[in-house]
Formats: sequence, structure tokens, C-alpha cells
Amino acid sequence: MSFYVTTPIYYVNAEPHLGHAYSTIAADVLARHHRQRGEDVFFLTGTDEHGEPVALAAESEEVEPRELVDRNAPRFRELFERLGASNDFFIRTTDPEHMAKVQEVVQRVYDNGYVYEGLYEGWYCPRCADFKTESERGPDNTCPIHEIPLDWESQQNWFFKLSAFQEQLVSLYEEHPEMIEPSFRRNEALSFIKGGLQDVSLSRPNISWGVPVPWDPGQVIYVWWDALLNYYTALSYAREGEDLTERFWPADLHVIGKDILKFHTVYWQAFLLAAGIEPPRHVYVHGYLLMGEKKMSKSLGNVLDPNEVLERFGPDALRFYCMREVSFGQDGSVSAAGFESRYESELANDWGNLASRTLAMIERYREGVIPEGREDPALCAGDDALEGIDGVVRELLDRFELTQALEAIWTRVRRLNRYVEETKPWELAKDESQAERLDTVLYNLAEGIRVLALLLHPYMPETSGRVLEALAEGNRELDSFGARRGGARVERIAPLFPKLD
RNA sequence: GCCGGAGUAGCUCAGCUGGUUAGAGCAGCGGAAUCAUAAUCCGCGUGUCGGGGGUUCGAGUCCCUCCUCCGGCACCA
Repeated sequence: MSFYVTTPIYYVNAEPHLGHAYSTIAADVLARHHRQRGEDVFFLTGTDEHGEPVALAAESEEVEPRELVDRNAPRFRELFERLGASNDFFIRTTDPEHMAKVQEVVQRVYDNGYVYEGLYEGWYCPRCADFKTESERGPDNTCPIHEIPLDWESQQNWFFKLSAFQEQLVSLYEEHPEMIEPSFRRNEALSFIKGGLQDVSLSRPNISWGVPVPWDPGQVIYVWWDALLNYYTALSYAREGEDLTERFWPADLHVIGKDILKFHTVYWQAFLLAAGIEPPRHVYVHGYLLMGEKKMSKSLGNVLDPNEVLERFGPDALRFYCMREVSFGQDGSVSAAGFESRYESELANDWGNLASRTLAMIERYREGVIPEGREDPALCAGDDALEGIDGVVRELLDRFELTQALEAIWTRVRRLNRYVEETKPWELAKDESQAERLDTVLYNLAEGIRVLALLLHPYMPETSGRVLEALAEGNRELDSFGARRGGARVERIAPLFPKLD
């Protein structure tokens, strides 16, 4: 069983921000979860480095594009490392192997007869040397940058016959509704497709920063095709001397933001059909993290800066907050106040403290050895039963319900805190005749936090690892409540999530 | 304009194919306990389930209509 998951590749022209971190965290949680199932996982992320915006930015800085991307790409790489992303490869679209493979696939599409030469017409700014879309045009067809009138021009261009795939795409999504989720995004894609597909540019002249068109090296491949193909090309060279394509293609999941829905559910799928390559199994479209009501923007100064949070709280708190606060798939608000509130009440008080009190009691009452015991029936029934929680989480994550799975785990964290109050181990400890009962309670607590730490491991690898180490649990695979017996020697640990101040 | 979604406790939201007194978390008020990072646990809500109409023995849950908000409606990456 294999599982291949990708993030979008990020355009190097911008500074990495929380939005980039968000997609990457989500994909990482799924990658780690599937590894816990013992599956053969490949997790890909990387940077998109070609195209006009990079070329222009380089020009205005008076440096070569290569210099610009070599400077910016590592910023993404470093952010993801600090986040604890477990990607198996980091692709850059300027990798020569990627570029060669892009040419190969594009040539195949050409050979299959889905490319033709045509004229691209539109409003053109001679100073920008670029066409302006409707939203980019100023009043009376002027260039908003140079404030000069635009010319109606046409340009020789290679086109991809997107229109030829309308029927195929419709039936693809009608027969496989699970391919695009959440379902309202599938509806958007379908209505877009049914509205009629026009052919789109495959190449651009006048630009040299890109992958040359194999049969017409004077043009470069339009950056979107170049970028989308990363999902496919990476497998061919991510491991030196080994082609992973057979092993991992088709991709199981592309995690994307809603801004790139069309490219992934229309262009990409059609292009693969044209190339005779099997389409990916799922595209999951997540929403935006908003600051208050507004989309995050640096100019508004309302950014929850991932680097700042990482500096103060470490990766796990940020990962947790992103998956917890905003229902995955929908837009939602994030804030520094919300972060601190969840950090304190949920991470420090609920979970961190549960681990502390459990380990402390085992040390105090049983010399640090988890007693033998049986699953307490009290923890095996009800909506928040510890028994069966692993199956609940698996099922939710199969549907990419990252927030709901975390919520399910959290109801069990609360359940265990309640269990401590119900059983009052400190009173049992005073009564020698209750020794067996105390054994049972301590066993259930230890076993409970073990199972929860395993389930939380994809979300919070660092702190969950610390809990598991304290429990002398070497395994990181998913496991069921009650599967491990007592006997292990535990250690107390420093607070997982120290209080602020 | 067209298509789609949403409007449920102060806040954020759960409520699947209609069925016992509409739920959770947070915030607020009161209390218990002391194993623990003074963490935890218990109790407390007269909510027109956006308005109106309808179907039904019965509707937050289905139908119609109106109001408000949001998203999508192609070549910016």
C-alpha cells in the first residue's frame, strides 16, 4: 500500500507566510499518519521558480533570475524544516531533471495531437511586455502600472486543446465524486467545466526564464504547466538512480488552497489525459486562514508570523493551532489571542497536564512502573470511549477530516482528565485494600495517554514523541487502547507546553 | 445576473437520511478536590434554531418565498 501526497509548490517571489505553512502542515499530518499505518509514503513539497513575475522581480533588482530564486527557495525549505515537515523531497522547478521531464511530457502531449499554433489576442502593455487580463486593466484599457493606453495585439503562441476534454472531465468527476473535496469545490469545478472550456496557452514568447518548448526553443512553456508537472516529474529523480513513478503514481492526494482549484481540477487533469497519464486520486481544497475578517496581508500588519510563533512556542503548538482552530476545508479566523488561548487551555492544561499528572502518579504510587491492569469498562463505552479511538481517527483521516479527527482525539483527552477525577487515585492510594483498583486506574491512564500520543504524533511529532519516550514506548505505529500491557518503567517529564509568562 | 453555500446560546461552531426535555468548546457565575504546568472536575442558559407560508401525527432537519452574508463564474502566478 502506498500513499503519495503533495503540497502546492510555492512561488518563490513571496516571503513564506502562514498560508504556506498551513498547506504544508496539513499534508505533513496526513503523510505522517499514513506512515503510522505502515504504508509506503512519499510526501512532496517544493518551490515554483519560473515565470514572468520572477523574471521581472530579478530585473528590477538587477540580478539574474537564478540568483533570486537561489536566494528565496531556501527560505521555504527552512520554514518547513522548522515546522517539522517530513517531506521526502523538496522539488525546485529549476532542477534540470524537472525541466527535462517537463519537456518530455509536453512533447508527448504534442505528439498526441493536443497542441496547435494559434494567436493569443488581448490588451497588451508595451512597457510591461505583457498581456493584461480584465482584472488587471485600469479604466479605459490602460496599464495600471504605467498608466498608458494598452494596445489590442495578438501574439503567436502554442495552445493546448483544453476544449477537447470537457466531456471527459465531466464524466470523470461525475463517476468519481470523491476526486475533488470538499463537495462544494467539486460543484464549482463541475459548473466551470460545464460552462464550456476554451483552449489555453501552452507557451509564451518574449520570455526566456522558463522551460524551452522542445519543438520551438524560442518560446518557453507557460509556467503553469511547468509548475503542475512537478507532481509527476519529481518521482523520476527524487531518488538518485531510481525512478519512483511506478511505485507512487498516480498521486493519492494533492492538498491545495482554493485559489488554485481550477488549475488542479481542470488544466492539470486534462493535461494528464492528453499525455496518457493516470490522473491523481484526490484533490483536497482547503480554505484560507483569515486574520479577523480579512485575508492575511502583510501590508495590513495583521499577520500571525509563523517564524515568530515557532521561535516562542515551537512547531507543535503552531501545527496544532492551525489544524484545530480552523475547520479544514473552510475559511476561518486565526489570531494571536486565539492562539494563546488554545495553547494555554488545551495544550498546557488539558493535554500537557494530563501527561504530567499521569506520570507523576505512577512514579509516586508505583515507583515509576506502569502496573498491570485491564481496560476499564468506563473508558470503553460512550461517544468519548478510548476503546476504538484509533479506528475513529483513521476513518476521519481517510476523508481528510483533519480538524474533526483532532476534535475526536481531544474529547478523549478530556475524558481521561474526567476519569482521574472520577477515580481519585490519591484516595485509592491511602487505602491498601484498593491497591488493585489503583493499579487498574493507573494502567488505564498510562495506556490512554500512550494511545492518544500515538494518534497525536502526526499533528505534534515533537511533544508526542516526548510523551512516548517517557512511557518507554518505542513504537510509533498506530495502536489500539489496551494493546500494550503494563510493566514499563516511566519517567516524569518537563511540562510539554510551559505556561506563558 | 447565473450557480452554490451559510444564517442554531455572548463568541466559535456540532446537529447524518424529519421523531424523546436542541448540543459542545470558550467566556461568565457558583462549588468540589489536591495527583498535576493553581492544572482538573461538577453545577448554572426563558436560545422566536434569519422572517413568513406549507407538507406531516411530528421539522433546526423536507417544499415555497423573502431578507442578510459568503464563495464561484477562465488564461495573475
